[in-house]
Amino acid sequence: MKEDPRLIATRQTALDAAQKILMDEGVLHVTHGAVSKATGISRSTLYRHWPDARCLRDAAFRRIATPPNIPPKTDGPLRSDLRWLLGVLMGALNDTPWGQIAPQVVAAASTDAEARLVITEFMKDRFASVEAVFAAAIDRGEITADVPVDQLIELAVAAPYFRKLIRHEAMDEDWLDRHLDLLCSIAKTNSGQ
Amino acid sequence: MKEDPRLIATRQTALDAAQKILMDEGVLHVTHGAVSKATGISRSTLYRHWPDARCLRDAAFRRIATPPNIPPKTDGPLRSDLRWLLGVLMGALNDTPWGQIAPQVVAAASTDAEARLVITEFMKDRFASVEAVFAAAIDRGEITADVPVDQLIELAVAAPYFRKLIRHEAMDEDWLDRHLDLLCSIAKTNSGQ
DNA sequence: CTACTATGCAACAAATTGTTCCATAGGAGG
DNA sequence: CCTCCTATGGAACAATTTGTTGCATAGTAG
Repeated sequence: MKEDPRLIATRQTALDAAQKILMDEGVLHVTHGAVSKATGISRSTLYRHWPDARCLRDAAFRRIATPPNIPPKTDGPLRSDLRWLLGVLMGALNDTPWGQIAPQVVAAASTDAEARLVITEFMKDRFASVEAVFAAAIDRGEITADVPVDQLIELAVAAPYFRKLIRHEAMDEDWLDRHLDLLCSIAKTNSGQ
Repeated sequence: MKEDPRLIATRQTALDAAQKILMDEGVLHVTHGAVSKATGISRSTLYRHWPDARCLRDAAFRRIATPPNIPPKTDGPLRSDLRWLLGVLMGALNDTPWGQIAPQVVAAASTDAEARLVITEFMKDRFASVEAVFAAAIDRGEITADVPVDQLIELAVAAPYFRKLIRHEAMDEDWLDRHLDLLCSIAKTNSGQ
């Protein structure tokens, strides 16, 4: 028993439009009326799918707020592994809908417990990935165990978010290289000194 | 010719309430109606002061979005100067209305050019302060001129914002100490080698 | 061809947003 | 204390937005 293709079609076109509005004009402007005007879908149909404004906004958020899933790579060397993780993150922040929506998710998280949960869960996963990379480097003997891994992770990840969310400056390969240089120099310096 | 005290009084109580709503429930809920209900000030009076919702929200934002002005301290040593700057920033993020509102400012900046201007101007000032601290350290010969100052500044400032905006974890003196340890170790390591 | 169901449309109710007018109360200056 | 000026409160109002309902139509599954 498959789903009626009309349901699928309207959901898709409606959320496409909602997503665009959310990115271009902010959550304030995501309403049944706006989506209806943008898509031609009648308001009543939209209300059938999402009973109120809150539902519609949540759906639009969920559509694109799903963070990029970064497959791990821990075969070394450290710099290469880190570059892989941070490169994907950088690319996502720079060029995907997820990156565009990130500021609004941050704001939502400050007043909405559910949104905050989503974001912290995600960060936990992200940190775990970076931690695995460092653990592998320690296993290989590339760095020693007394490196302040937690802080390094924080710095590694904080920088890209900071540039995107607060400085609004794009990141490129060159920036990533310098960032990695610094991170690795810290890791080596504090390693088994 | 002084201003009518009634004007001042209503502006103050109204914006106090607007600020509270903005922090607790988000920009979406800052409306003339909500402020009226919260303060007892009649809607018509509020409309006289702020002709539409946009004005009211902007006013509420400006009220608290004015970032902390951090008096510079460049008399060394480097770690002490940095601690002063970052300590004030950390305190502001932790405990002031400005810190509570920061996420919403970030979101506003992503769709509103004016808000973005405010935030980038502020960051420019902030960076200049930290830069002055490093310049003074170089002058004193504490570190040498080939330290990657720009990156250090970015890391120094990015971490507190990241913790506040994205991780939603409080910072304490202990955290700040570890953060400074790492920053100074980088500065020294890359200095004059 | 026959049920079934999602859509569009129009009419509607309700809440919100913004405007206007007037009486009143509070402040400034003599 | 008296007078002028102005800000406020309140009510009535229009306009817009938000949410609801009923029905005809068109697309879907069997």
